Amino acid sequence: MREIVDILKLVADKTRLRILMMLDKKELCVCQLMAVLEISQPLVSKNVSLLLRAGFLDVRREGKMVFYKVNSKIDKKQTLLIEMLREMLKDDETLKLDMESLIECTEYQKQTGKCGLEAYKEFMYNKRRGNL
Amino acid sequence: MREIVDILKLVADKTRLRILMMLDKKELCVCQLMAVLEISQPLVSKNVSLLLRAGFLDVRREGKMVFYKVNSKIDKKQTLLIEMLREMLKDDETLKLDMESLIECTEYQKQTGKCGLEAYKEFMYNKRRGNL
DNA sequence: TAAATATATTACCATATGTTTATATGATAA
DNA sequence: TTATCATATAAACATATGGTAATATATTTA
Repeated sequence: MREIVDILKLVADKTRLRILMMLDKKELCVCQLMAVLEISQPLVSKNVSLLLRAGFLDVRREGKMVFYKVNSKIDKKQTLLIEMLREMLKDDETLKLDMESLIECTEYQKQTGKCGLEAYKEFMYNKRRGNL
Repeated sequence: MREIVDILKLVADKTRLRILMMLDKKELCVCQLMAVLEISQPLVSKNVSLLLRAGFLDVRREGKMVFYKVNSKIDKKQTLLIEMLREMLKDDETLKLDMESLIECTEYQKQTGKCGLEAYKEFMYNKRRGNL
């Protein structure tokens, strides 16, 4: 019971749910999550750590960057939960916008080699000015 | 997204989860929930009200008593959630004990016509003394 | 080596949340 | 009607939690 309440609590938070759903679709590094969700780096790290400790995620280091994705070997209860969330959120507008931002953000990172929130803000600023 | 986070939050609490799962199996009044969960009456009322307002429950008044059960016409997302919870909790020890307490409690109510936490405490006390 | 970049951790704060105590409502019985 | 029982609501409190700011760690680059 305690275990189940804990994983429900973990998922019953907008920020973590967005992170989890993003990482369910694509492996991402912390800076990409910052950029897409427009939240601070410590907040991404904190929430990603919670999901990691609970067994939801896999980590992989690549140079300075750390990549996360949903663990393919999660246990049965976690699998049930994620499958339900996929179904519940399949038409969710916030997640759609997140995935769109991710595409823009990835594109910008490819072009400039820059990363993180500042780079993303810069990108959004330039976009609005038509300077790209 | 907000809506989904809200129903996840609702369910990510031990007390409410126990109530929801009990009411998924059987229609119960507030005093029975108090007795089985061994929690205060206002706490039952409050949590039941939250579940009710969210659309999870049906109410029925019978004299002084108010009976609740899981609504059979909940929407798709809520149905998905409840079905997942049934599966996740199908072997849960807390819920098993809750159902056992419910049987004892119901039996006692039938015999004595008494209700609520005090009646249940009395019942448990007598049981220990072998006075039944 | 020092500086810079990406991430993690810690300490802290404001708010949210679960629970209890006290009180109110609603229904029946005397 | 008054008294009693079952439930609901309100106020208050302690704790939990999400978020930020500051700092630490780890890796790469100059």
